[in-house]
Amino acid sequence: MASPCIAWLRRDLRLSDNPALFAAAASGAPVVCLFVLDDDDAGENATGGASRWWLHHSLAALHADLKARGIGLILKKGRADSVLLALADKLGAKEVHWNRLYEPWSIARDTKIKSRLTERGIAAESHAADMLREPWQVKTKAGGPFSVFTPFWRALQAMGAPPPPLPAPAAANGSTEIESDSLDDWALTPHAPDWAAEFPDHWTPGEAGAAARLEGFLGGPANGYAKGRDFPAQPAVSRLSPHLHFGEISPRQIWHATEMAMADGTVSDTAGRSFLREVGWRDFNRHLLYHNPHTVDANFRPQFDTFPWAVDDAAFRAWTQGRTGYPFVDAGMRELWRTGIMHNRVRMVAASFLVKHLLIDWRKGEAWFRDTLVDADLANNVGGWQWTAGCGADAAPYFRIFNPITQGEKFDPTGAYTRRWVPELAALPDKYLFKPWEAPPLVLRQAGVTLDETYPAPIVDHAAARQRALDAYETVKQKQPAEISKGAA
DNA sequence: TTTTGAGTTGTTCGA
DNA sequence: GTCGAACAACTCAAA
Repeated sequence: MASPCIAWLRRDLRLSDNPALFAAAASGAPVVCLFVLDDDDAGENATGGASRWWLHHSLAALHADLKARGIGLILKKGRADSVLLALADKLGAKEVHWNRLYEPWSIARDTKIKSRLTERGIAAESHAADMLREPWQVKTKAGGPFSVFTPFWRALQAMGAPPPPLPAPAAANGSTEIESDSLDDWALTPHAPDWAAEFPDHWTPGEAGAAARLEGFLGGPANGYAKGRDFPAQPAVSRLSPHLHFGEISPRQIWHATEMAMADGTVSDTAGRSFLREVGWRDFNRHLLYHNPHTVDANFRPQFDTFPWAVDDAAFRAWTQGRTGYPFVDAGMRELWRTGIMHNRVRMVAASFLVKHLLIDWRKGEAWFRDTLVDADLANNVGGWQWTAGCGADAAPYFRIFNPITQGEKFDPTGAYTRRWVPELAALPDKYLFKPWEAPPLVLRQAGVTLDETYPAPIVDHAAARQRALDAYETVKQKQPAEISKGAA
């Protein structure tokens, strides 16, 4: 075939609004899509277990969608630079397109690859596809990056609507079958045990699944989003996050579809705005990480570098297994394990519990989430954990320690969510559902609950843990000024 | 340059 | 039960 054009797909597993694919198709040359399993490049940041399950199914869907348009998809394992160069050599490709990613390791890799391709006379072009606006486009009046969300979001909105989505490319002109790894050989899905057994009940990875999810959301639950999003038992949230992470849908598509639903009255202005604001947080977290790349694993606020984190493997294990004895926290952790996601409200409570009640380093929680969430996303995950721990940009104040009992009572008032994921407590009356240790023996017996046998007793006492956390945070509070004066003296 | 207003998501205590 | 205040300062962003 004639010299083809390579579209290197990474986390943009979609045909529509895909600038790299669109540009490759527009070149007039035959288009070949390439996906490289990048474990070798990503190192510490390699795709986590639950995300691999998603990736498998997303690639399968993408392969079928491309095939229907006569576009081939090549799967390769290895380092992206050598795979790309070898393929370009083999095919005689003169042009490579991809959509930008913003994790520090990804930027480093892509920059290197771009120069290696260019050296060889191959045109390499990167495109904007993963954000509403590029990280360097949203600027303060002084020209710098933001570190507070609200002014960031105001500035982004003031720039007007992001570019409208591109259509999917037309059918390609005869790309041939080219040797590819077999997706099944990558063994991205778990066996023995198959902890993802229930995932298909909850998810349909792929561009079509993403579009259906958005349409279903905007056509119904979106209108109750502003209030309903805090109640994990309500189907009030979009659940688009894993689709967004893998780029099966773009934030621009979401923006424009939401604006359209607001314009035709399907979705109220309040509801639509509050939903887009959350999409804005995704851009903000990328913006933060792009401008502060070291915060992947370093505290955004350096005075936390001396924070007295506890080492408590038993407590950490109990947290991961949903056996802390706090039913609302445990419900969230078990929802995570069974479905690959946790409702946002419960994420905050469960994360706060790890960091503040157990005093365990946010990085341990971040790593666990990264491995178990189907929507694991470095920027969002790090941003969220640092916010919770209080060491982040624009972080939660140190004295905000979520009460795992009252949060349950407030946001799961009927107990439907907690009973679903902690069924051994299902027969407990509402009054004791979130604090079974306070239930009279008779009530426990009637509900079939024996503490420390059928369900754990709380691993820490709330009031004592809260005080311990406040004391620990006290140690980093005044640090900064003291250090400065010490340094000056 | 200095000043001013503001900042995702909460809890507890005491009147 | 309900309500307001305290929790603590700090830093950002813009005027």
